[in-house]
Amino acid sequence: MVCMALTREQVEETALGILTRYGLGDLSMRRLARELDVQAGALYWHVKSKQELLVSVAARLIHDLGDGPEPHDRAAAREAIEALVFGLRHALLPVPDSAEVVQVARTLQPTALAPLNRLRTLLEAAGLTPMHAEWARHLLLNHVLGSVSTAQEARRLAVFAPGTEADAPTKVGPSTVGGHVELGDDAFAWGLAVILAGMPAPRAEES
Amino acid sequence: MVCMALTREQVEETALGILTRYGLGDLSMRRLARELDVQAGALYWHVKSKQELLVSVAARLIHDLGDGPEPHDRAAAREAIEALVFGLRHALLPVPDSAEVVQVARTLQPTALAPLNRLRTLLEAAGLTPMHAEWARHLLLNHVLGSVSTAQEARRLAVFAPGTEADAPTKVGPSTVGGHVELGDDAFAWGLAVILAGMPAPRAEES
DNA sequence: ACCTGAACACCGTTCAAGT
DNA sequence: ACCTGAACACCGTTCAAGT
Repeated sequence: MVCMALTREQVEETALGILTRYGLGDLSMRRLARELDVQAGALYWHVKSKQELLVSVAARLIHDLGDGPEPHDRAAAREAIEALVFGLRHALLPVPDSAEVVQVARTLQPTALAPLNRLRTLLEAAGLTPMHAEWARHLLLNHVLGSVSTAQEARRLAVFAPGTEADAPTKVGPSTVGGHVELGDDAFAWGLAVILAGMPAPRAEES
Repeated sequence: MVCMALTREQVEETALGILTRYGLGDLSMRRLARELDVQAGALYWHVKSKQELLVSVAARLIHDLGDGPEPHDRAAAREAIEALVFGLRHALLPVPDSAEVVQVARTLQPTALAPLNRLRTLLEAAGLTPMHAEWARHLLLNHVLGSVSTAQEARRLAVFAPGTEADAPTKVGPSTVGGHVELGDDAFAWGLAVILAGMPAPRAEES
């Protein structure tokens, strides 16, 4: 097993590992090569560029979302939408900088992230026009990704400047980290509810 | 005037100039120094780090927003909110990567961007609790910044891969650039309306 | 087919030394 | 006070040459 050739899967998995443990700042091609006991140039046999690799990493991050059955009525569609959005958040939260990675992948290759496309299908199933479904999809994704990256930034600051919280353990209200108010699950769920409540709910059921 | 000492204002302004003309990818300290006819190290007398400089650039981008009179009733507050949000989008749209720069600045030093803080004040004036105002602020900012960065990415792809649109000049519906559907002012205004419509509108007027 | 070694053209940041 | 020159420790990417 010592001399087995490197595979693209190994490259992607190790990249995801570095991202998970150390964040995007430490995910360089050279660092990745070192982790794989290989010269940096060798990676370019398996991967076209770092950007292309990041798209694959993003796809791995959310790969197991979105493969549910098609909903039959609008209520089921709404539930599937909520489940997918919460699932996205849940998948991204533990991986540092994952929101940025998904952002990059989404702009670089919008077709590569299947679960994000399924979101549009679900929104249409919920009764939105194709155009509104696409707009709503962006609205929801910006909410998820923004919320995740805010939460992760708060965590990063908490690591680099600890003790800010421990100084006032009696405080019960929304806690702050380095000037940020904590934006947790409550804030996310509230925002999602606002978006869903404000969305047009057409009368005609044509299915 | 040939030997006038460099000022921090010049550094910030030139940085903003490079960002506006060439984007964040070309805004390096070395490139900035070259533009100012100076060695790269010289910049660090005027600026603590590149990150600190980016915060100042972000502040310049949206500096002239948000200095309006305090609204007296909730209707006026809603209007001021809409004006501020549209103003933000309008200020950021023409400057490449400006949404990313504001994102970085917001997470690095959330107090430095005055207009973004005024948004919370306005939301409270519109009748939201302090907590809901803060959550709504993030919701709105994620919408603005997400919308701007999507629009700018579409523009970037249009520059690097032109002709995609010219091939089908007869198409009238939402145009696409490199797999993206164009998300313009309509999509932005729709999303804003959805958020505002879904926001809790408390009954009690205590002002 | 798969990888090495070395190069190319860059980065952000620091710091003694100059003026 | 303000800047140079040079270094330090990095980047992503390419490519002849090896096996």
